[in-house]
Amino acid sequence: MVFYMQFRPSTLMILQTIVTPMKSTIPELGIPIAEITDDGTPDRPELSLHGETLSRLRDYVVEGNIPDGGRVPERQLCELFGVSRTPLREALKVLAAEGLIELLPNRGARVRELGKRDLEELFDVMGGLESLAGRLACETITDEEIAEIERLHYEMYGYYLHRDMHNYFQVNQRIHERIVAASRNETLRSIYANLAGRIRRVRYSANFARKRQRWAEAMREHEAILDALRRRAGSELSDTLFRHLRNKRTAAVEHLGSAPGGLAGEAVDD
Amino acid sequence: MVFYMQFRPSTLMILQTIVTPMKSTIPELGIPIAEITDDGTPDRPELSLHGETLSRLRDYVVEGNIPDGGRVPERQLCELFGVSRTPLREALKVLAAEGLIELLPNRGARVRELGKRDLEELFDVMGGLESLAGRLACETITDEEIAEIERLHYEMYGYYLHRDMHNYFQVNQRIHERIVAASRNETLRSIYANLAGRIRRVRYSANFARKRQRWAEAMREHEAILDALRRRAGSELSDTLFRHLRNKRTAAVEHLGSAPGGLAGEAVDD
DNA sequence: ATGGAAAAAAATGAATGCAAAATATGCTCA
DNA sequence: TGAGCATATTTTGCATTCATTTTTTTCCAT
Repeated sequence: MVFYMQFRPSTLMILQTIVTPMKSTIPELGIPIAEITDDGTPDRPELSLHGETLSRLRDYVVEGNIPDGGRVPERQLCELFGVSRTPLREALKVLAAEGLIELLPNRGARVRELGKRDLEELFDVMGGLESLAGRLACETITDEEIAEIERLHYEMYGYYLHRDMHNYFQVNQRIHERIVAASRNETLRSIYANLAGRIRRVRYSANFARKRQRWAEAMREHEAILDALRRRAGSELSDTLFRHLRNKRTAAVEHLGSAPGGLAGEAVDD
Repeated sequence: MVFYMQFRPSTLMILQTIVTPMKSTIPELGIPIAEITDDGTPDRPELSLHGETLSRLRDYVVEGNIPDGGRVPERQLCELFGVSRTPLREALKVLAAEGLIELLPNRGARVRELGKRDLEELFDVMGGLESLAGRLACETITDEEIAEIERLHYEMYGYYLHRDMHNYFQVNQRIHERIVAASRNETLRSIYANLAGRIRRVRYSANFARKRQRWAEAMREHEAILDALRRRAGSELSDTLFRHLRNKRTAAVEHLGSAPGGLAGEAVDD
């Protein structure tokens, strides 16, 4: 049970100057002021069914539980998540807006299939965003953050030497995330995350190992990235990052070049 | 009324090799095969109520029909658009995902208010995207497209000389759009459009005119952009574009620097 | 059997219904 | 009069219902 405090507008005016962001029910104040629950715990926002369903469904799709281009079974998912169709359908519309699935008129939704061209576009945009992130990061990044990225870099180098693809990619991804985070731009970060999600469905590192040359090249590029970052050379870093991603794109897209529209699903690792 | 053709899977196999993308109801084939409507017109997809409502509502918000930070009146909008709450609510969720509005738990939605920091972030990301667009454009842009941008450039220059702010901005925007379009990257374009929409709510060009210096500077930057584009110098163009947007950001954000969280609504032009 | 059509079943899209939460209004008592 | 409380009213979130549309099944005539 929940107890509320009530005030008149006049009282409110005064309270607003005293009380900071808490909770209440006063309408004029868009933001709540004060609320106490009987058990003493500060009331948890408790994600709405819609929000909950949305992230669960997003994960479900991103993690590849539905085959590429496969239909999204509305009814089944309702049961799986234990919600009615309303919140689920809302989530579907959002996911469609995010570009993860596509809506077929009168025929539900299906997981969006990424063709070669789609991947190229996605890689390019991600490259652009990372490139931007690097440039921005140079403006405000702290020595500690650089040190952390350096640490990851050497960790990754270790995996490279040991030909440990799996961990290499793991750390590699973490480095890129760090750079994006260092840009201190939430907007950028959320767009980046969205694109990363779309791509994550496609495992693109398979038989990367065979192209030893490309791998060595990637390592060298990472050296250059780290170097530019250390010197906080914004434009240079931006350029290096973009080229790095461009090469990554070429390697990735080339690898699954077989299928014209869709993708041959022979990939293995992440 | 609509007539369908029906086939067995066996027949379908054969048809698939003959008939190209048309319409039908065969399930195995995700894509329709053949459909004829009685009036002869090829069946129009006819945007769903959801899609229709979504774009109408998006426009409604972007065009500023609801004050900054104002609540989105669900009930009223249902009447305005003549739809039930279901499609409208779906649209709300999508718009929230797009970052145009925000959802308050148990309290509906309100138009997202852009603070100084939000604007900075948006400008930076748009700058990054344009910068990327420029770089990509250099790879495939045709002489005709460059010529068109040149034309716009000189048209804009004319408005600059005549101190015609309104048209200047109009054409200016068109130039940037052209560059984005020339990147031939739909993903990029749609993200760019989304960000542009968020910003469009804020008229940021007011009293730009007073800063004659900045205006002249902007013109010079545009010269440099055009120059790099002509030479198809990707990296250079990328850099120039970013710096241009960065300056634009500074000018724009500075101008409405008064309000700390929200924005003083003294802007005038677009 | 097999092509084709009608009939049945399932799904989708959207409106309505309903309980919980928020907001507004009225009332009481110093 | 107005602070504080209790009661209406509205709004919100979600489930349910309903009319279509799509998909599957059944059936009939070759």
